[in-house]
Amino acid sequence: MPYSKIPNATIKRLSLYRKQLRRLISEDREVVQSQELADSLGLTSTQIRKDLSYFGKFGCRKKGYDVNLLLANLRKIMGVATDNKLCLFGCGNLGNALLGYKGFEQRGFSIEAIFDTDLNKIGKFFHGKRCYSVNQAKEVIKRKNIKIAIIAVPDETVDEILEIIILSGIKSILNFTQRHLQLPGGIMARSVDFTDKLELLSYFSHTK
Amino acid sequence: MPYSKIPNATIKRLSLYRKQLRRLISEDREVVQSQELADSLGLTSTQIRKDLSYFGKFGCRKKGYDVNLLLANLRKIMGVATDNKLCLFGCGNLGNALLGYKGFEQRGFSIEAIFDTDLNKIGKFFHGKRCYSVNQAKEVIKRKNIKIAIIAVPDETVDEILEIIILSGIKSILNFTQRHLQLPGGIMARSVDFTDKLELLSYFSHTK
DNA sequence: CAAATATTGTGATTATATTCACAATATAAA
DNA sequence: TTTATATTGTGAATATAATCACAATATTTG
Repeated sequence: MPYSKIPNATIKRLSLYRKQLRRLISEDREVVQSQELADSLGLTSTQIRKDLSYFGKFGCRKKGYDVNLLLANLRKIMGVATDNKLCLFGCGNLGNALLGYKGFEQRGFSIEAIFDTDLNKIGKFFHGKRCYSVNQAKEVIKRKNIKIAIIAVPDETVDEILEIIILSGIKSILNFTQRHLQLPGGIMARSVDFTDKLELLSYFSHTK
Repeated sequence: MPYSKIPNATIKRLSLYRKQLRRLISEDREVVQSQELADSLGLTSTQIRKDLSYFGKFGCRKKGYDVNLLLANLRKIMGVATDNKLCLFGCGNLGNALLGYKGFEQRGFSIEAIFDTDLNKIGKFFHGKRCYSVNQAKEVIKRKNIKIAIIAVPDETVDEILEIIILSGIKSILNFTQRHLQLPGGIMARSVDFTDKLELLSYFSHTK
């Protein structure tokens, strides 16, 4: 069962499982069944068991899954290092909201550098972190060994920033602009766009 | 071809198409081919043509699609009113970033009311909008005829807020918390979670 | 006007993902 | 200890989505 044959849809769900398992642990739960996990995530129990089966056998028949053990296994499977370093491009409203977001640390991510083009921001501190010029990006990213970049700049400047990011050797990008990124091979990006979801909601409320 | 038989994956892409068409219009483009549209969105031309074919014939062989016409058709198909009214629950970092986000207006959405539980915030103005108590939510939402709610409160308070939202008659929810929402029938929610995407990026950079 | 061509639109095919149905089996009960 | 039972794990079946291959046809060219 090589990783490459694992359904993409399965991989996307793994972090959902981790999230729910963390919640259960915070409630001092020790064991959970696929059915309960499914209910709390809006999935089916079969789907969860099948997903897990691609990677091995983690449950105990008749009892369920040891919550801590399963989480540990998923962490190993996903290879999420505990020190995933991020850098942030763009220190506006959204950038600052991200800086204030506590979910990163909980999940083993931390924003280690922030960049902007605005001379009024460069050198200043945001949420305790110094803002660098984008011109320093390459050097800072290499020095701090950062692997993932977040783009939170205005749509218009995304091309320019993308070029800098790629030159810095970054291979993984989380994109908050509305633009679809044109990427060279070997670089992976995911986009976050909630207005798409709003339109979807609007569509369904209209057609139902 | 009843709407119910249209692939879900197709529907999710419709707003991508709209987004790209708006961009083309802003660049004074009149016509676009499925191939170009596909390239700019990272899809295939066949997929775009097939998607559109579920709703009718909008192109012109040999030329392509009239950008304005196609956008107008998609708008009709999706039933996106030009005055989709939103309300926002939670006036923290994230809530304020959303208030400052210009993409809403561009897409025909507008935040018409904001709510919080914090007495220090109630009555104050954020981005020019008065913050109401969540106790007033039902009344305000009914009066302003708001159809969609955004949840941007801390995870711990989501159950309480969800109850208020449902009692207010809201049927569509955009959820920014990490929690999966347990919803009664007839209510639809979409969740925005970028840490999931970070983990996915981390997974792929690790396994590749 | 006829031929060549580019592009759409779509039935058929293939690939991907989900669900079903049930064997395997650890645990609890008798 | 034996039997009953609940739950996992999984091959097979089904459903969903993407891609292929090409017919249809509007436009351009000769």
